[in-house]
Amino acid sequence: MNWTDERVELLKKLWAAGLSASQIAGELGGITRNAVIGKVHRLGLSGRAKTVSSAAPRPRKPRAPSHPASMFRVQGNTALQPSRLPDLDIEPFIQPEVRPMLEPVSCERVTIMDLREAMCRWPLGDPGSEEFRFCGSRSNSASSYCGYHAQLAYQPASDRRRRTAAA
DNA sequence: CCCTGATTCGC
DNA sequence: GCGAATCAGG
Repeated sequence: MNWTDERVELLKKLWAAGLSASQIAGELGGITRNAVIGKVHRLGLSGRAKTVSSAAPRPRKPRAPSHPASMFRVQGNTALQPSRLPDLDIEPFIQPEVRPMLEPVSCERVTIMDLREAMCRWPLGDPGSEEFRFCGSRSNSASSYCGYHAQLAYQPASDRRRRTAAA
């Protein structure tokens, strides 16, 4: 592929329009983005207004709730307010399919009606099922989690996944 | 690792 | 002049 006047004009146009070098290369065809960038430099066109990608940032993927209890927040019911946690690595967190595996043997299960402010508010079981309850253990700290779930909540996500996968 | 543009340098 | 290889930055 050689740089005909026609192709150079199209290059100028697309570059000015803010297309990336790879996009222009795809548009022109039979050429790499390196060739485009090289040509742009030789033409003295480098440096330009904001690129398309920077002007229109990619749409962000919706994030999973950072906290299991946050999925069950109910306005007006303070017992269901998620506990405050330091902003640690508590990100993607517990997938629904592994959540039932987290249940400790000693956990007291309570319904929403019996959930109290001072209780651990860790969700147990599949939220859609009849068996769905909260851990009702008395929390041992301001985190409002029982020791077991506080431990899980404070684990780095990577460790947590390993543990839950093993369990 | 994906992408971006910038630069170098053998052809 | 050309563009692959490479680099640095996001």
